[in-house]
Amino acid sequence: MSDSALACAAMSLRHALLGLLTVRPSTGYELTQRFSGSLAHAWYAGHSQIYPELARLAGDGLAEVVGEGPRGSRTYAVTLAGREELRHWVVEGEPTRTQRNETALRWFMLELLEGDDRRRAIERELANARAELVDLREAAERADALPEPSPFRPTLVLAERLTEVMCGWLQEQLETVPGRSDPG
Amino acid sequence: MSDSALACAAMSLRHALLGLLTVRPSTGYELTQRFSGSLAHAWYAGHSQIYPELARLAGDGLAEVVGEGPRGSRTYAVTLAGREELRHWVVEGEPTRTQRNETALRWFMLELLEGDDRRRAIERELANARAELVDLREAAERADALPEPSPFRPTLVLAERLTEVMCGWLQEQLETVPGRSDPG
DNA sequence: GCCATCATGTAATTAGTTACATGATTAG
DNA sequence: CTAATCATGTAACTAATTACATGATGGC
Repeated sequence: MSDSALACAAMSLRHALLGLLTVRPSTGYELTQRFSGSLAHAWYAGHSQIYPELARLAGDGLAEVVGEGPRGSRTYAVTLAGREELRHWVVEGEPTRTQRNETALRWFMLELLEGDDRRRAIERELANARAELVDLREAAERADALPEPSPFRPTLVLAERLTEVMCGWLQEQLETVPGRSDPG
Repeated sequence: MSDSALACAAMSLRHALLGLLTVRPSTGYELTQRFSGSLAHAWYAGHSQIYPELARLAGDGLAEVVGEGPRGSRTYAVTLAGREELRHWVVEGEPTRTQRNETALRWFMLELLEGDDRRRAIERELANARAELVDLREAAERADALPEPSPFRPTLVLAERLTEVMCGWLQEQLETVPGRSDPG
């Protein structure tokens, strides 16, 4: 028996990769881009983390190289064992649910500011959140224009709703700051 | 000139600690508990990370020991420099906004499942989210019963609203699974 | 006296970031 | 021919987790 089944720690990067590869076989380069796209709100990883993990995934028999492309690129696909590992993680795996969200942390700290600092900081966060909302809506449009819809389409809806709530909350927070009617 | 001002990387743990100490001076032990409480949705840290960072904070003049208690406990408070550092981080600091949220990742992967697996996984997530909502409401009640309100009270409202939206979304997801009328 | 909790640390490991390094292909 | 992008990797460092380790205090 291999010890791969014993690995019970979080290993979210591993499962994020298995998930992306389940949607469609990809090269490391493509995966890097996909981590910066739809998955960015859930988990981020850069290429220097992705390539070694792909190699480990292949070593553990959870993924395999299914083709080689133009610039020495290798396309990986998830194996049956990989699919089973992912399934097991989603339905059985006990979640650690540890969160690290710098934006949320900032919003906590917003409450410690007063006056002008507070107003400016909230305005900045609100601008960010609104830009985020625009991005999400564009992503949704792009997703709907695609010939075959992404399985992750519903999570875009969720992200949109959450961001709307955040914008509303920030707007309310802004209204609690004593007004400064004439800037400059 | 010291190089402390140059440290421009994220260092969110540092600023989370400065924030908590701004609310009230605390021991490392108390901070550990507070990270598992209100701040858990934004940033988590265990004691083995907190104690060394407190020492570094004191070394950099951003916090200081203001009292010693019964069991060799030391109470830290934020210094003026620490307050300024936190203010700077919130209003000026350019955010990395990297997120790592295992729950969100799981919800992405939910979309890759079908049938019974999918239904069970969504039910589990929904139960978790509802329990979370109950926790948040209890925390809100406790916060309101306090003699002086926590500055972080508004962020509890936000967390509650977000969790409500999540529960609604999971409920919708559950309804997309073809029904299985008789279990067992 | 014993157990729970308070209270603080360090060591070993794993995860994640930043910087370095290289080379192929394609569009202009 | 040259710049952008495709494509992959490694090295050095910092952050975070898990496990180990110790001891004080207070309630029973």
